[in-house]
Amino acid sequence: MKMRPFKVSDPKPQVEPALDQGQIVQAALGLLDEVGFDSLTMRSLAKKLDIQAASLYWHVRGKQHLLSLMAEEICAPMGEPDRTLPWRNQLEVLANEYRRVLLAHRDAARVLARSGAPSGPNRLRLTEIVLRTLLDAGFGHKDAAYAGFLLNDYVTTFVLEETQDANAEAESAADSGVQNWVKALPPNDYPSIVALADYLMELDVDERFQFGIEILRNGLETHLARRKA
Amino acid sequence: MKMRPFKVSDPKPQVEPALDQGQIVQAALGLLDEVGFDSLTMRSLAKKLDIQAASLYWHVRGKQHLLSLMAEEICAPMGEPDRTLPWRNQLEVLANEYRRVLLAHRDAARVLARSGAPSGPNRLRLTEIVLRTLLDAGFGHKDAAYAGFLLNDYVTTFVLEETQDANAEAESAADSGVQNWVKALPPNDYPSIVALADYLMELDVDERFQFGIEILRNGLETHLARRKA
DNA sequence: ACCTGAACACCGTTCAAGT
DNA sequence: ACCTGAACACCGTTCAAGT
Repeated sequence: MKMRPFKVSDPKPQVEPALDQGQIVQAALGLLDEVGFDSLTMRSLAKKLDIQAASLYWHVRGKQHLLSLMAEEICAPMGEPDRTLPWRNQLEVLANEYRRVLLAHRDAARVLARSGAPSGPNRLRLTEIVLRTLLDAGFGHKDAAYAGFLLNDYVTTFVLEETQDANAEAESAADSGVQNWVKALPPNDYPSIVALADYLMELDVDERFQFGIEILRNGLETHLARRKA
Repeated sequence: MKMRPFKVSDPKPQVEPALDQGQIVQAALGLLDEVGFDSLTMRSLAKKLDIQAASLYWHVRGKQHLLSLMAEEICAPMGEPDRTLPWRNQLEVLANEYRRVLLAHRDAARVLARSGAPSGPNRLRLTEIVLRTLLDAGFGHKDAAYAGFLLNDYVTTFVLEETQDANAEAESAADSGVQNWVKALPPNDYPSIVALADYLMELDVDERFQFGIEILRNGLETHLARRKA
């Protein structure tokens, strides 16, 4: 609870502002980790800062704007892959790094999903790297753009789903989750679902993530090969 | 839409209920198309039905439940692909059909995204068909399950993004959308983004959808070929 | 059995007013 | 320039009470 520093010798003895935008965003990320996306409200954030909710609107245009600032901060720790690696490996590293970054804060994927198109430097740098990697690999402009969407959407959706499942499991007391429920389906109507029940709830999320990456990587590879031929 | 049958000779001639669950869901879908997801509230739905908001809770457990009923109804028109087709084509038909169904109602993808795991017959049948197609194609149980997730997530995310972009464009007066803004970025920092600006806003959504499908199809194909070998 | 009135506990946002 | 008080226009949900 920061006291506002009062300098006696200050020539312009103004009180310096209690909070700036950066502090608000930091507090919002802290609150996000504590209470989750649904409980992150302007009012709860204000309370955490010992301030009135209306005061936030001096520093931030609105909740939408706050979310996009949070998205920027979330993406700050993104590291770049080694450019000397083959492009397939660069994409793999990139995807895993992005997922790691999204898992670093609770519900971060939901923040990203509602924060609009990237406009800040961190998120722009992230998309720049993806697109550059694809261009370097030899994709044409259109294909590189489309593939960029594809990769970005894959990771964000995956983490979104992965964390929402975790939330759902946490609130429903059922330990084994979907499994028993799926297995109770009429096997005559849904033979494939019942047969695959073991793999339809998330046993090994990491494995499933790598599977998707591999499919995308393979698909892009053959697409590239055909274009070049 | 089960009407409760009214027999004239009924010994207990009670007034029949003003609404049942089916009517509520139909009204909700109608309202969704009129006002969009954000304006679809329990209260606005009640007003449309000339009823108190509290009355809805007699027929429906809550908004969450209503959304899952809506999701079921949205997926009702899903058609099955011809099983004699090669599996790659079946998947292609399936993906396009699913997208068509999601585009048939305003913000349908958002409804699906917030309606929880499929539990009703329509959505279960949809996933059953996808999984069956993959199993028939020769994928193992685990791979089929993972590929099912991948395909489902691809379509829903694509339509979600596609419709949200359309919403954003509609409310901001900027006609050309992202383009001019992207092109104003410092080219030294983001050379690839600037170079690909033309393809980064949605010119031809259909084309981009087909691109993603092709990548996934190719990727699955080589994955299958390697497993078999 | 089905529906209403009225409330509870919240939201995001605005804006005149204070300092 | 920065922050507060108080309000506006909403939410989803509950529940005693009516018919």
